[in-house]
Parts: sequence; structure tokens; C-alpha cells
Amino acid sequence: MTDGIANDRLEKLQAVRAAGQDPFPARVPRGQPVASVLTDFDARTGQTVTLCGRLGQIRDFGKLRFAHLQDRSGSIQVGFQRERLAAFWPDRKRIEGNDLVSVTGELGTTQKGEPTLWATDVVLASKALRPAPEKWHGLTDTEQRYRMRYVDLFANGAVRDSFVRRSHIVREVRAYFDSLDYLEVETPILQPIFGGAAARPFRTHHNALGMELFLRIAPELYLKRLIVGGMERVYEIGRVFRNEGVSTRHNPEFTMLESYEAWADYRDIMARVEGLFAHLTAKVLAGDGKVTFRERQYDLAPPFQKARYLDLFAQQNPSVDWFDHGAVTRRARELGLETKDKAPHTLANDVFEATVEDTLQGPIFVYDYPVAISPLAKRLAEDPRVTERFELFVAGMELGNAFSELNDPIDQQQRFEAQLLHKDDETPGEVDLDYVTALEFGMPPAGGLGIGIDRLCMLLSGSASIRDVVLFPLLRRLDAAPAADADGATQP
RNA sequence: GGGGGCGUAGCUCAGCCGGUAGAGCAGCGGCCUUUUAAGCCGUAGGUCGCAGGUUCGACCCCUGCCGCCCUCACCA
Repeated sequence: MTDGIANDRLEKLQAVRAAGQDPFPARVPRGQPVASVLTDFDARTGQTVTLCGRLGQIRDFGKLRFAHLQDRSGSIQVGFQRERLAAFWPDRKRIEGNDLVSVTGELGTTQKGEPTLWATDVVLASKALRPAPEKWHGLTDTEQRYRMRYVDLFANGAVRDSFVRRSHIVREVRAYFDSLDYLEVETPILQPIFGGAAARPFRTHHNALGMELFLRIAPELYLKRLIVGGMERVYEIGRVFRNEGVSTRHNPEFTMLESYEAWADYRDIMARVEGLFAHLTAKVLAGDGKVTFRERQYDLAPPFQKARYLDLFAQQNPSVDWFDHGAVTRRARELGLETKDKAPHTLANDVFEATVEDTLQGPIFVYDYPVAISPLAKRLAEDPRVTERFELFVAGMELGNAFSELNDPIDQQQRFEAQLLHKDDETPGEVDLDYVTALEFGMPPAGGLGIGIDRLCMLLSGSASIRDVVLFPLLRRLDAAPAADADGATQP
């Protein structure tokens, strides 16, 4: 017998079948949302309605039983009285807490004024073979909550609410870009060359074509091909995959928003980001931009602070020149950073991250990043060592990344080739020549943006861990994992 | 990968100095027509994460392993 199934529930299941009833019928009388009868409840007294949902714990008084019925909109008490349910009464114990039911009855109240559906007809909609978690603690074990999210969702209202909020956030992000006449598009997840970010990819294989493929680490290079193609304003909200560690702010697959707008530069995109946050503040946070995240208050209502990358670097690392490899190395050692096998620009950025990022409570735009760590961004006309790029930080966390897109195909090819000089497993093994070719056909000046939707949701819902905004975060499997061979021949 | 913490009944948790497993809720049987953490009486439920070791005796001490959480590292 499967672990966790109570034997008596199987007996109940048999009893239902023995009585000639289907414990898993295809259809039952459909009802209305619970919340819809709770509004103006007094005026509805005496109405007959049908409600469908999951039963809570039954409070049994012999000839009278109470239980709450929960659907996604809310919950209401249901009263089962022998005198109103003569036909059903002998079968009543076949329905237990956590079963899914359809109840028809008359709206009324109890002596204490509790809104109650006084049942006149009860239909078992689906038999639950496992009980719900204990009623007032719910499911609290973190691991169980992630592994059995389906239980977490019906047992913990706050969990349900935060995933509803996530859905609303994504909807409003779409609404914002749609309102600006952007086109939502979909680009390949399976890519022969990975690019658009620096990250280790997941590798896979296509059998029929006999081809190695990568799960995308970013949609960037495909979206910009669409800008070349004249689509002018595009965005994509989709999953990207990075074969890296997990932490409270990293999940190996996560959701990225990327948008590209022709004829815009990074200043315009900065305004778009502020517009997006104003929109989200109005639609998701009900007008107040204040959120609590990791026990600190943040005001997400724009405008945001702004600071130049190199100025912040200089503030925290006085008399260290970002471009002076020797000085940077000395500083990195002083900070206890790993300096071996690091490209000069990577090390310099490590120093930035070690000394500056935690100070960026924000929201703050950090802008004008060095070109060496910005291979896809356009250089500043006044200073070719620096690019028209900004990142948005809140709570020391990188939320977004944007720049004036590099559209000079020759510069682009040289930067790709420069990357290969410091090649590591985060660098593609080859230059994406097709992307360079696309640029050769001419890409209008454009501003692009990437925002991590999961981190945005963390912030807007006050969730300290990314796993609280990802429905099914990646976990190890519990049984002995078979050797990860292509054919998976190992028996569990 | 390093450090710290955790893992006991379906759920939430106790379990002392090493002496042989406990409670509440859920379940089952019974009483009860206004409860809402219902109540009362009775009952059942355990590979104490896994595997070794020490010991007359291990949930407890030791070693290894597995899983989760936090943290550091890694991660533009």
C-alpha cells in the first residue's frame, strides 16, 4: 500500500463503490465561487446555491455536522442537518475532511451569526485518500512544502496568495509593454550556440538532427535579430536556464523578461523601467510603493536614485583605478578574493561586487559600465572604455540590466573574439556569426532591458527566498538517483 | 565545495545523565442539533532519515552516507 494512504480511507472508498456511487465522477453539479455568495450575504439569506470545493475538518454533533468548504475564492461554513438531508444521511460518513464535494443548499446563518450553507444535497466530487495536514499549523516543513506544493497551496492561504500575486505581476508586466505597443514574441529555448549572458548552460541533444544543443541562458540575441527584422518593439517573458548553484536568489531555471525597443537608448529604457514600476505600484501594490523585504522597508515608487558604476567603485575603493590590473589585483587580495585564473575585467568587477553591491539598497540605477564586462552594449561616445548600460539594484540584489544595444557588427565581432581569449565554460565555444551577420544587415539604434521576474516577485511579495515565488523549485530526488546517463538505464 | 542547524506517528512537536516511544491534531468506535482549534469517553497508529560502530543496553554517544534549511564560496 502506498505510504501515507490511510487504510480507513480506502475502506471508505470501497464503501462508496459498494453503494453504487462513483468516488471520482466526471461531473458534479457546478457551483459559483464561494466569495460570490459571501458578498451581500444578508441579502442572500434563503437563496439556494451550489458550491464546490474541498472540505475542511468535520465537526460532528451527531444529527448535525459542520465543516468549512474552501475554493480558490474563499471559504464558507457548510451545515449538514439530518432533517434536511434524509436521503444522504446514512451515507454521511463516507464523506470526510479533505474530500472534494459539490454541495447544494440554502444560505443562512447559525445562532452565532456565521454565514452557513445549509446543505440539501451533497455529491462526492473526488475522494481524498490522504488527509489534509494538521489544521492550525498547516504544512510548515520547508522541504515538504516544496516537494508537495499541491498540499502547500491548499493548506496555506498565504502561499496561495503569493502565487496569485505572481500571476498578477506577470499579467501587469505584459499589460505595461502591450500598452506601449510592444509585441510579445517567442524565441528558441533550444539553441545551437548559447549567448546573451555569461553563464554555464545545460546541454542537450537532438536525436534526429544529431546535434548538440543548449538550453538558452538568455533570449537576447534572438530578440535583437527581430529588431533587425523591423519588429521595432518586442518583448519576451520566458524561462532561461543556467547550470549553476542554487541559493535563496538563484534557481537553475528562472523567468526572464527581455524587451527591445528600436530608436530608444538606455536613458529611454531607464524611463521605461520607472514607468513599469509605477504601473506595478499602482496595479499590484494598490498605489503604495512601499514593501518590506528581508526586514527592511523599500519604496519602489519612482523616480529611482542613479549613480555611475565607476564613481561607486571609486567611493568604495579609493585610489584604485578599475582599469589598472595591478592595483585591482592588490585590492582583490586585500579583500581576500580569488585572483587566480581571472580575466582582468572579471577581477575588477569582482571587487565591485564585493565592495559595492551590498551597499545598494536602492532602488538605484547603476550606470555606465566598463565595456569589458558589457560585450553587447554600445560604447559611450565620450569614453569608449565605458558603455551605455545600467543595472537596477534593490536590496543589494540585481533586478534588471539594460543598455543601448551594440549595433556595430565589426565591434561586435571583435568583442566576441576577445571573449574567446579568456574562454571558460561560461563562454560559448564559438562566435555567433549569424548574429553578427544580422547586424551587418543593419539594426536601428535600440535600447534593451532584462528583468528577473522571480526576483521582482520576491520583492513585491516580501519573499526572502526565490523558492517561495517558484511553484516547483528544483530539489534533489529522494530515491537514489540513477547515474545520469543518456539512456537512463540504471534501475532506481 | 566550507561552516552551522535540522530529520521521531499522516501533520505539528516533546523525549532529561544511555534503560527499550510520548502528546495534540488528523483517523477509527461511541455520545451529542448551532460548532467553528467544538467537547467528552474509548481505540489504533513508529524501520526514531539510512548504514555501520561503541555499549549488558542507543532516538540519545561515535563514524560514514542521504535529504532539507541558513550562511559563505560560486553565480555579470
